Amino acid sequence: MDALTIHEAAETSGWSPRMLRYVERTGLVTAARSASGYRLYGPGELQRLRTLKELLERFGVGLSDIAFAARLESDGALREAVETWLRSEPQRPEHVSAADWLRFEQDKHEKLLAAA
Amino acid sequence: MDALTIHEAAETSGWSPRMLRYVERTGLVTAARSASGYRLYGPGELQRLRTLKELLERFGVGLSDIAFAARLESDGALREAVETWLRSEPQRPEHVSAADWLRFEQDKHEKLLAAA
DNA sequence: CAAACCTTGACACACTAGTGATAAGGTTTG
DNA sequence: CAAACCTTATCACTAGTGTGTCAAGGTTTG
Repeated sequence: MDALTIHEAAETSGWSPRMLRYVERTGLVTAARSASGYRLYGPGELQRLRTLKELLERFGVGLSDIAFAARLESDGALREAVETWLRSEPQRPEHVSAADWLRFEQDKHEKLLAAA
Repeated sequence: MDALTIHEAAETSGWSPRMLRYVERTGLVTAARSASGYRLYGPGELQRLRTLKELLERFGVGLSDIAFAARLESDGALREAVETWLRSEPQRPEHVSAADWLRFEQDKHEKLLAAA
């Protein structure tokens, strides 16, 4: 059987019917439609639904995060801008050497003393 | 003047002091601290704050989205899993050829007719 | 030392994400 | 044809994001 209805798909994928409709609205897994408008889930959709669920649970991320990742993949300008911003990011604690940090602090002390 | 206080940084970056503290909690832009705990913003932080604000406004994304992108960059397993999931994604309208779609629909019709 | 800063914490509010339940109405099927 | 599906739309509720304001208390500075 290739095309399951939403309840059948829900049972075999671990999502609720309600959530399958919600997932569809996020654009992450879209079901085909029968002539009368019923959602039809094929093996591909079922597979993606299962792996999507596992992905969310394993990393504790949300549907909106994955939707954003999808947007990053399809919107080159956005991906470009985000990556550029992230690369100009030397202030994260792990990336600052103790020596640099100390020098920064000392510079500030000098300035504060000089200003007083 | 290299190190600005939070109010000064707010005025020159376009964020409110409240939001600068919030941005810091997201981990995206962290200020250095004076000996007594005051936040000190250097030119680098100011630059990143300005470009971050422009990034958010230009693309209509949220701080949490950029925070997620940062997590993608630093967590290889997560990036791997997300990319793998996105690649197994042939059902997005743009990625499905008209011929494939038609065949899928026809298959379903055959099945529906056969079942009737 | 008092005014003008800074800090964290908390109350408050609007909006989005995520999720269930339920209603009104069409479809499929034994 | 009636039971068991399906559809969209709506109400409701929790949690998280984004943002302002205010309180209690430490710091800096004219």
